[in-house]
Amino acid sequence: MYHYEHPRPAVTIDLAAFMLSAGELRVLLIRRDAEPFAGEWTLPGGFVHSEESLEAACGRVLSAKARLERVYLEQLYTFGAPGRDPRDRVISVAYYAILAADQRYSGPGQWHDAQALPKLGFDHAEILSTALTRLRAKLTYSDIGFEFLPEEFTLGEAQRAWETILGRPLDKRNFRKSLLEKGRVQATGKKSRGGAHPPAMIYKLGEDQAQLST
Amino acid sequence: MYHYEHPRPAVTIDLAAFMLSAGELRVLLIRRDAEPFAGEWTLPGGFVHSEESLEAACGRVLSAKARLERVYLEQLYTFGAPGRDPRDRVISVAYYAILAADQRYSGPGQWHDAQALPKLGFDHAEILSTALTRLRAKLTYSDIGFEFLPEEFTLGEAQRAWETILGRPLDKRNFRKSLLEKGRVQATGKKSRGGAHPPAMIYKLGEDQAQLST
DNA sequence: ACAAAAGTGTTGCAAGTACACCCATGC
DNA sequence: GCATGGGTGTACTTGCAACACTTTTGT
Repeated sequence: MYHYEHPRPAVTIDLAAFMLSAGELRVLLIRRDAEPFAGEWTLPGGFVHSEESLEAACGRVLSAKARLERVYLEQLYTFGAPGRDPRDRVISVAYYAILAADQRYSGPGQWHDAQALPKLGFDHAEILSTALTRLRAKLTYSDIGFEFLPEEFTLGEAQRAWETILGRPLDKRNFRKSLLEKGRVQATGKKSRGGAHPPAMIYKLGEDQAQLST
Repeated sequence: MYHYEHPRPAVTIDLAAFMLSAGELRVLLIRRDAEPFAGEWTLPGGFVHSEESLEAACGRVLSAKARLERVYLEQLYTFGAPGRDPRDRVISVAYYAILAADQRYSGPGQWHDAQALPKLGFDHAEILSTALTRLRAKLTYSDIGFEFLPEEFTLGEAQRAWETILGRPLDKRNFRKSLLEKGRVQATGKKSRGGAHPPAMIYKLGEDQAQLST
């Protein structure tokens, strides 16, 4: 059975990279200039090389021209329906990534508001929808939301991040309670300066949680 | 970029098939007779053919010599670390399956108690551990447990199934309450006969839930 | 008679949700 | 002085967990 040697499907990764910017949840898209789907937008992706891990392929696709640290990466689902790429049998292992807000990305893609997406080629609308659903679900039962924030943040910044991702307002007192209880965040002692409002305590992710974001 | 044509990884599916039998949660394993891992047990698996879907590949692997209906199938995770198969780069899309208790399987594998597993070859212990974790988690927030049962069942049978899967006893009144509220199950009006105990009402999955098991 | 499973309600706790006001700062 | 966000506590509701006895049947 191992020596079955019919044509092999191609294996790619497709990556839904999220970032918060200007009060929007944005996702990185690339405009195709070749058929099929020329002129439409797609998720960045690429072939999985023979000797690299799936995560390494994601990193390669994402940071071809970028200087990135603090990138959260999680496998989403594998899309392998015959015909999803009209040229060849392509099995795509989809991942989603979160770039912290203080990162700088400078690559070929453009960042689009995830709430107002253009038409996407291939089955990438389905991939992105799956990613958004997963992301929003994990926001409530894990610490994944902190991946969007710089290492130090105020509770107001955190609440605005959560609200942007979920697309709905949250109650301030309940939100603060949920972050402060059980040491999910810890105060640094420093205070923010420089808004038309009182200084805010600066927090960082709690020590126990720092490596348990998923 | 599309015309990249280095060697392609092989794509396989690996399948963790579960079934309840004799009060045990059992999983289908195959004893390898060739290196690597000769003599060890592995999950059934096989190559993904060029023009079949991933689910079709699972079905082919599972039912080569079996007559099966009512098979629940769900994608689990994709395992693609270089070196996980020492012979070649193999990317495995792992699925798990649930066979209803009234099915008959007659294939090359053997059913093992999932609580007392032998040593497994490749990374199949990790795959199976992931599958068990997923299965147990979904038991509490979805209707996946009914996939183990025949179409009609008593609440006692259901409770014994849940307890076997979770490996711990459940409170009878709470269990019954959770199934009966919100129409998760509906009474058929029939009653079981033939144990040293009172007849039990026979239920089936509620109509709204019948197609919403995940 | 006895063993075995069917059937049946209430209480306590924890988690989540709703809700309003005063304060410190920058302009 | 006014606009902006920082900071704070309580009450209600809901879901989950603990807990014991009576009844019907088969042997």
